[in-house]
Amino acid sequence: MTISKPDQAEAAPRPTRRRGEALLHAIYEASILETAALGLSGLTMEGIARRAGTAKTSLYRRWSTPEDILIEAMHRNFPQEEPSPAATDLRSDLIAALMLLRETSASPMGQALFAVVAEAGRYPHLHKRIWRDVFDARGGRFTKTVLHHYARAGRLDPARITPVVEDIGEALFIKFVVDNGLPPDRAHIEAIVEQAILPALGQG
Amino acid sequence: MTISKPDQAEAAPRPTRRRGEALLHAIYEASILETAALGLSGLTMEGIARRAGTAKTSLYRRWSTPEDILIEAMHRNFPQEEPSPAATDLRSDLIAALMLLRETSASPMGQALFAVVAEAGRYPHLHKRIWRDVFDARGGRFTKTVLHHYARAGRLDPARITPVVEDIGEALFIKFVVDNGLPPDRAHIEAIVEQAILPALGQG
DNA sequence: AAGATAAGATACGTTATGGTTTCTAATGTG
DNA sequence: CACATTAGAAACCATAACGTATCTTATCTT
Repeated sequence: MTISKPDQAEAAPRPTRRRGEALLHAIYEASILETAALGLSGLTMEGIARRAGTAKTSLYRRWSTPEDILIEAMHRNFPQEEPSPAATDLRSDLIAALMLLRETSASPMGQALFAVVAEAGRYPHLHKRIWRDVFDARGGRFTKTVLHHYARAGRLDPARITPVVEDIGEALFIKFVVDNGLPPDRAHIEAIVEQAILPALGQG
Repeated sequence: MTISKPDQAEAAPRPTRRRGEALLHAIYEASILETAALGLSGLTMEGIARRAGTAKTSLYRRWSTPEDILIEAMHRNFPQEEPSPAATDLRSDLIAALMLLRETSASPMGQALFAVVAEAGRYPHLHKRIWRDVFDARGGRFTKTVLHHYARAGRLDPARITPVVEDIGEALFIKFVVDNGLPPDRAHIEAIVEQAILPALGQG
């Protein structure tokens, strides 16, 4: 759950001189790892360059701030996998959706996202950009997808799927991460589904 | 919802030379305002001294890191008001508890707390200290207090008050803040109580 | 009133980062 | 193969915070 610094003086194994896509990829990855490790406020051109094994010059040639790099990086790498509610019962599909969120949040991308959202209050313009360019553009839905799927199939009363109810799973997930510093295990996720989401849907 | 920098060159109205409690108070307040404005990673001795209108010397005389100041400040200023479930119905008492949380979270103290908790993942030792010295020592409970009160009074099945259920209100509250950058209004709080907490208690 | 205490101003050398500029040589193209 | 790109290295200056040391003087104590 923790991403360490690049450490040693030579962070770059110097594969050879990269260009185009290969270089971009390394830079994007570095920006995400840096954010996961140091947070939004710790994100600097120097840090990204160091971790990517490139020179600041190559960064400033394309972007003017570290945030610009991060936004592009997150836009490209955002996990698209939506939960596919194929199974037969609501309970398992909700659990599967939250387990998917669990995987996502454990990745460097997930940690970077968490850091950004957590600090975004102090960077209002970033908050907007993240929501517009990353969350809304790509997925960002987990239990929501499942709930609407079941509602469309007529197996759930659409009236009960309010904005609050849509958020219960993710909200309890996030609170757990904040409190404990790591994502909940399967048992806790099952408890969330059984003790909070299903009752709110009238499926106690 | 945003705390601005001390701005002008002269942040200190120079009331006169303060000592003891008066000085301490100013320093504690400054540390909380700095954290609310700049986050944990932006907290520096220089910043606190500047905002408190004092000299770094006076800070180093007592503490060795800005975090030490902040911990003490939060310990002292943590809002103790527990919700007092005097009323007759569970619904209004839960709403009152979350409205109290709303007030708390809007204060500089609340914002600082949010910033710290959000970034604490990257400062594991701080995370521990905050939880031990601030949260556990003082309150940190809102709907939890209400739920246990009703359980003791025999008006709620204790078996339903699981760790997950205890967290529902605060979790949805926090998620709202993260998503929108400001705390929920009364209508949304009512929705949280009616659509999420009460159903989980079997009081739909 | 005299002396002890400590607030506050100032300055200093160090370190880290920011952002820019200049130069080199590797890589891809025609 | 020759040339145009551009990645990467290095040096630069400015800023900001660190931690410490020195000195003055307001304020409290006795």
